[in-house]
Amino acid sequence: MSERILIVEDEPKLAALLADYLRAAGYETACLADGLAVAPSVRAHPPDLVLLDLMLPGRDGLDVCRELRTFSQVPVVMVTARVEEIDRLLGLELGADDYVCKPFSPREVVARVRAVLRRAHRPPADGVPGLVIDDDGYRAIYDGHALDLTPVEFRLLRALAAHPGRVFSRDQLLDHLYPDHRVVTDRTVDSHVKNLRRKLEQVRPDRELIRSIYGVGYKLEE
Amino acid sequence: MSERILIVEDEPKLAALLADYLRAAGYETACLADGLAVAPSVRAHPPDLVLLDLMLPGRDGLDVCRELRTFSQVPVVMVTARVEEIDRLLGLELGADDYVCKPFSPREVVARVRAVLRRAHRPPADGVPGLVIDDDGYRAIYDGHALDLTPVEFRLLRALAAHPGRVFSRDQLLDHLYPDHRVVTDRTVDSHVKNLRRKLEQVRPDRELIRSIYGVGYKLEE
DNA sequence: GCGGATCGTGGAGACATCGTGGAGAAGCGG
DNA sequence: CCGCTTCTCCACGATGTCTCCACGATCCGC
Repeated sequence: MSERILIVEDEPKLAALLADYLRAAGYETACLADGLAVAPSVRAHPPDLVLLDLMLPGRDGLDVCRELRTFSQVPVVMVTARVEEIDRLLGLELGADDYVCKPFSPREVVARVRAVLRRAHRPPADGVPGLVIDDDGYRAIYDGHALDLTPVEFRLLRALAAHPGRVFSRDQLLDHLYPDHRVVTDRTVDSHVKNLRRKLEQVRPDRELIRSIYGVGYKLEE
Repeated sequence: MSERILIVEDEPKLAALLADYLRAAGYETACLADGLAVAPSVRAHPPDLVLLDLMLPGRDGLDVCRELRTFSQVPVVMVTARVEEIDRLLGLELGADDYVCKPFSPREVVARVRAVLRRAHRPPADGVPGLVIDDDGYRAIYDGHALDLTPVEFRLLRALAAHPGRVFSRDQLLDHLYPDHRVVTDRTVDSHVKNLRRKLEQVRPDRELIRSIYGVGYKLEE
């Protein structure tokens, strides 16, 4: 039985294009052009995933997403016009599962959808392959090797590893790094990422565990 | 026989959602919406785990957790509104076993519950090789040699040995050292660690039993 | 492509934490 | 009250860590 994707997009051509590709990938699709209709539709006929344009007539995609989250845990992939907007999204902490920014290739969208659904199906007890975070002991083990991390590096890795694949803005990461909410340049995060990366690649030079998302932040590769 | 989870959550929809997922994962569930009712309920019918919302009408989740701890060792998973609060909670050392922050996916909650229960089942009977703590006699034996410890040193070693590998902050250790919660500088802990280390290395000069975790605290090597 | 923004990196100085010896206070038994 | 042990704190140096800067590389939107 195939999965249903609800496409919320006000531009008909784009909606049709996405629907085509998604159907070709084996999904069932439904389309909505109006933000107001999303919540009722999801209630009445819950899809397996919602592909949500940020710019909608009448109703902002952000509101829609928030409303969905009040009653549903359905995975949401946001579609935004520009990279810069992702920043704003992250700050608002709205609970989307992934983001795609225009201009995108339909194949890219399909790939994201597939990835999010895979993540949603599999129990999230997974974590990152080869990475063990020993919270009590303030230790991290990567491919069997104990990492010699500073406190900040440990907290950074722990924060990222708590939600593999999820992008964290620098500000979000700073919140995790400092319980006392001290004021620090967000470029400081870059420095710690640099040092952390160095220690990680001592263990596995071939793998890029921490990925930068341009204009957004960092995430841990799943 | 399945395990019972007590859900304490004042929002009915959320409680129902969590109950659904937990039942789907094979647990029995019970729900309470009121913080005041928790302790009596746990006394009357002890669950295997309590899922506790931090924000409760009438009674703070923190108080509830503290009250539970006065008479029960039941595992507690706290649910908090925001990421930032988790750090605060961690500092407060209130005795919860894990934390989940909103917005969370029910799947994530199930994963945490599973992890905490797994941890709770596994007997914590591990110890430190060569180290015996004679609780009644206020004595410690290390590699066959009786250690001549002062009372504070003994309590320090006992606290660390209760959870080998786990890092204790200086404040946490001070709580263990003084039942009367007197006010003492953190650095005092350092002094006692210094003296304790000296006595330990008289027995085994080659081994570094007490390890400092920079910026965090001390732990006993496993 | 071009300009502007963002990011990776090395390194230096500021900063925090830790180990230590020892001084004085506090307990405690005689 | 005395002598002893123990505790707490202080001060200093040693060590470890953080933060930021500056430069070049990279990426993005036009």
